[in-house]
Amino acid sequence: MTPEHRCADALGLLLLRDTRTGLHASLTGGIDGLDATTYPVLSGLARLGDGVTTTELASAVGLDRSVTSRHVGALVGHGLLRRRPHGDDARAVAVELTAAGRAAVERTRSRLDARLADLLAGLDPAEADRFATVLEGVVAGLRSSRS
Amino acid sequence: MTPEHRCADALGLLLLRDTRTGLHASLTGGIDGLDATTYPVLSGLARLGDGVTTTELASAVGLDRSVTSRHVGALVGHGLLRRRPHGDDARAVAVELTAAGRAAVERTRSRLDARLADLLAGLDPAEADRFATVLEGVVAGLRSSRS
DNA sequence: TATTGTTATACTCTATAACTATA
DNA sequence: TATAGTTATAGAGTATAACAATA
Repeated sequence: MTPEHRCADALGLLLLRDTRTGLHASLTGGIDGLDATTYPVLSGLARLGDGVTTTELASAVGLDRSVTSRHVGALVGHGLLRRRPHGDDARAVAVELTAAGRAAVERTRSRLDARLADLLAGLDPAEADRFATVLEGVVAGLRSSRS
Repeated sequence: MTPEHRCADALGLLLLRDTRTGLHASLTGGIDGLDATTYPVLSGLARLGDGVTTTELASAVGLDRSVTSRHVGALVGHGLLRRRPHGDDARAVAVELTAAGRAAVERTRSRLDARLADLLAGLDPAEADRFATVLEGVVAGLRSSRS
């Protein structure tokens, strides 16, 4: 079995519905207002940084603006995000993390980091670093050529 | 940035909705009867081997029996799968790939393999093998502790 | 009584369309 | 006229419930 074929099988399992819903559930469990649908929005905002617009956020998480707007609204309702007027454009909204939102990001992030650190525990630092680099490249490559 | 954190970010991107739908679309494009929802069922059957029951297949792809039954029906309608009476249990159905189904599996598989081979082209064989092994372990680890 | 497969129904999540306000 | 954001509607996909047949 070739390495690429073994990777293909592994990715197939990773992308199965129950794999991702289970992973999302384990990351967001017990955090009020966070679930498998709102988590990517919160996480995306943390990745982009405070002050981005709804449209920018939607593009980053791969959802339509309308859906993103609803998720943002839910997260605002739970006190994890905040909407502010946008300085440059009165039509736009600047979305920001609240303190609670930032804490929620930290909780989910450390949960996932802990899981992965455990799974990478058998590798020495150089190997782990190498793996991360290749994984980043593979993910970027799989994402880039999607039309 | 730690390796586990870099992996966490990469996995986050990989699990975004548009990443997987885009990948599935690129794999199944042009193959009649195959889409992002039926592909995992076909692929799962190829992984398990001919003759498994609907319930077994459902468990392998992480979907409810009812949904799996409908997808199997669609794939049968497109000539990619076949339902046969199960030898041991008259209640059960043995699901099998047709010749066309086998060809469809080969097409999608070789497409994904080619994508990955391209992305792993910079690695020497030992490195690629090592990456595949670690990836398999990470995916298995992320899946095992769900629930 | 429990289980397999299937079908009917309800629910979740997303996209499209329509609307208001601003550029 | 075009774009940002939001809300209303429709569509896609899944789970739950209910059924008939067999164990």
